[in-house]
Amino acid sequence: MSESPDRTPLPRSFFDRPVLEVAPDLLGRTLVRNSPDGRIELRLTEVEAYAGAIDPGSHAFRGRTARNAVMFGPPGHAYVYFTYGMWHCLNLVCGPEGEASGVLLRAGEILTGAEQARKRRLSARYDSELAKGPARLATALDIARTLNGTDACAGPDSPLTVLTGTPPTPDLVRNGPRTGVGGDGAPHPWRFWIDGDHTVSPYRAHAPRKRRPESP
DNA sequence: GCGATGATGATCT
DNA sequence: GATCATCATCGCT
Repeated sequence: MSESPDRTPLPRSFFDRPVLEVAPDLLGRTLVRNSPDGRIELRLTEVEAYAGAIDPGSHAFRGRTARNAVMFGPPGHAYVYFTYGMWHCLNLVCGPEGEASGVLLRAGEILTGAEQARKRRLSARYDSELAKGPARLATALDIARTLNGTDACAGPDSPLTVLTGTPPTPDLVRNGPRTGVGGDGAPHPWRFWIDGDHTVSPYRAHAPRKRRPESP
């Protein structure tokens, strides 16, 4: 039996390239999540590149820590982190081992398994909102820190895999500043998305938190 | 449609 | 103790 070309898993060599090549190339690919609940497939529509130690916006900028250790490992593995006390975000490690680059998967269109995704995303009014935003994507796909370090190139039945999918024509790929990234990392136009796709999340500029007023 | 704000905890200084 | 690669809700111009 032969798989159709778009069902072929992306090999590790796909991720072992400069992150600014890999990130736009991930658009239109099929992210497969095999969870105990079942299988969910999603077409990636929005990503952001984080360029390791040279990138002030990257978790790896200040060197290796227990949290970001996976980013310093081999490409093709999942880096999952927990943030704002509530949410998970999913990245794929890119570039050669030690470079600590990665791509944040920010949004996508659920292709199969929408019923399970809806159960985890009760506030979503439309299916286009199921994975519109990095934490929403992680919630819809049942991504948690137990998946941190998972090899996404270990075959189509592993917990996480990326298939070849159907990339958009190059004229539909847009790029701009990264969402929620401030400081010296803000100017880099390293967010990539598919133009006109209704599952792409709205852009939000970095907003420094205001301190709570002092008690009287 | 938009801006402000609270939720909630791990991580790092 | 501040920050955080966010989200949902509320109130309004």
